[in-house]
Amino acid sequence: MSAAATSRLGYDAGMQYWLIKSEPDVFSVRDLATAPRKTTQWEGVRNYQARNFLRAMRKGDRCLFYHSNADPPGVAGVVEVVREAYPDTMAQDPKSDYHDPKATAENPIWSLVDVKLVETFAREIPLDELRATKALAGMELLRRGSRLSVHPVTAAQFATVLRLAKA
DNA sequence: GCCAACGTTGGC
DNA sequence: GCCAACGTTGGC
Repeated sequence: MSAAATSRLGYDAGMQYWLIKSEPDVFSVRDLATAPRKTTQWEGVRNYQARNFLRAMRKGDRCLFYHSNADPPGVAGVVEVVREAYPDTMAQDPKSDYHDPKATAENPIWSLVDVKLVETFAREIPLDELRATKALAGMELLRRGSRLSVHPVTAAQFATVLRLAKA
């Protein structure tokens, strides 16, 4: 595909790709579709490695939206980063489920980004199918014991998942 | 609900 | 710095 063609589809060279997990019982792609401006704060990440990936996200990056703890678990859609990392102040709220007593206004510790829905897949791609797809063999999601709720995917892996979604 | 794998905490 | 205990994640 030419650069102009990919740009028309909203994809640019240098764009980074990620996978982010959410339990659909807590927040699903459907919830995002009905949110104002189809945009949400991706709050509640409380793992340092995942947080560092959040901080590495740039505006325009695309993320696979993965439904974890679901039946079946799988990739449900694509979102776009519309605001880069800023402090997750829920960590400072003792009443929040995401409270972290170590977080303060001076040192918020945790970050979040804003993401906007790009597309909901007509067909969710179940974990089984991802595992059965040779081109995805190196995916972090599929690594034994992997639990990282935010992590990078390669452009090739991202394209493969989109292709499965359209199949 | 079970439990393997993992991250974090804190005593030493 | 080690590591046991504990809490969490997430597939099944």
